[in-house]
Amino acid sequence: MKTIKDKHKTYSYKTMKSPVGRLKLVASGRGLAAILWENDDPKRVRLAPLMEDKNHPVLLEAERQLNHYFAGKLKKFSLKFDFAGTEFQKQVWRALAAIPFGETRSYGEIARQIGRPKAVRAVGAANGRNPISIIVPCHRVIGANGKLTGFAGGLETKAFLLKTESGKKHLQRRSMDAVA
Amino acid sequence: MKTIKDKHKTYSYKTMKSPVGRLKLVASGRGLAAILWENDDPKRVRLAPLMEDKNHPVLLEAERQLNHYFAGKLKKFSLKFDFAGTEFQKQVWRALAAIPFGETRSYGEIARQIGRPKAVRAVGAANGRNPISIIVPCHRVIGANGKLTGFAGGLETKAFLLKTESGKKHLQRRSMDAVA
DNA sequence: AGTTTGATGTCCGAAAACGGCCAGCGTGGT
DNA sequence: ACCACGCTGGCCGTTTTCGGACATCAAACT
Repeated sequence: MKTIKDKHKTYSYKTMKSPVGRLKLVASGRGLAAILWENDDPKRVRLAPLMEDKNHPVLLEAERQLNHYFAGKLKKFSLKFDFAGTEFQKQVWRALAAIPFGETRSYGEIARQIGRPKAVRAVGAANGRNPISIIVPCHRVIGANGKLTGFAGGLETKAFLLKTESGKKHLQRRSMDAVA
Repeated sequence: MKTIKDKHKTYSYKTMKSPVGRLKLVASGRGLAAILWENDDPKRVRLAPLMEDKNHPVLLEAERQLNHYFAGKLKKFSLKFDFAGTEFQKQVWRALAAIPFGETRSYGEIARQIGRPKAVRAVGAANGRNPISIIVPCHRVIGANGKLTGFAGGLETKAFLLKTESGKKHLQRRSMDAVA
């Protein structure tokens, strides 16, 4: 079932600042390939060797949309993706991309949606390997009981994003509510 | 120690007839990458996806030299190789390429030559993974006791090639001498 | 003259471990 | 009765680990 085709491509990247720390955007000729957190686990996402390219059109466009998103002016991203993963993972990631701004889903719901109602933990794992943070909104997936349960960028960040999308203002030291 | 760098290339191939069956020649922009036997084990050699290209210059040149070789008019190939393998394997393969027409070496001799006198079986394994049959003459490597011991293209073929290079004529049904 | 043994790099398949889960119970407090 | 918890067991794709099997051969045994 493991079928990661080697695409024989080269990847470009650039970095940007954001309210959730410095982000590293990665793209190939086919589209956006990854958005990594500042201290992202290097083996969380499978990446070919990278070359910096601050003017890559896909990266510039992604940066633009992210800035709009963080400014609260954009609720739906519009970008081509270039997913590198197994068939299963891609199914999950596509399902993630379809969760609207401000809504959440449980891992079980995603599992049912892709037709594998019992592959719940596998969905969790695929979630953790989502290469395109924020834009492919893995932060909108939470436990069936409402707990946040995990996030590559840190649970604080997950809570921050969800609260932002909920429209609520951020209270200074209370963004960990649902975590503790 | 496993360090096969992904070169991110595309490969072209073409086929040709020969006295030892139909051969499949494979090349990248950097040089000849493989010569496969008619019924070669697909997992013997590591290959990226291929595209047919009957006019690839490297392939045409390789075909020309092979024809000369089989016609007995060429004893030393002159081609650029594009080896895909581990460092160890490449060392072995380069050592193979240096064995002159008509001579043989034992697995142990090769092992010593690359500075790992005890890696004898490893040399055998690397031999079996030699991607460029015939031109990188793995058929010139035989057991220390003179037995042929193994060949991806079949022991018959190994015997045939060696006998051809020895200058002896082929007797009709006696090409398996040293094998039995 | 056979047989055994140990060293070596790589690959392959099998098996186990590992999670960003979750429903089903049982428990204990009100 | 009811609810809030927490434990348990099963679920599933991916990753990791591990044990052999090899295109061997010299040396030390029986």
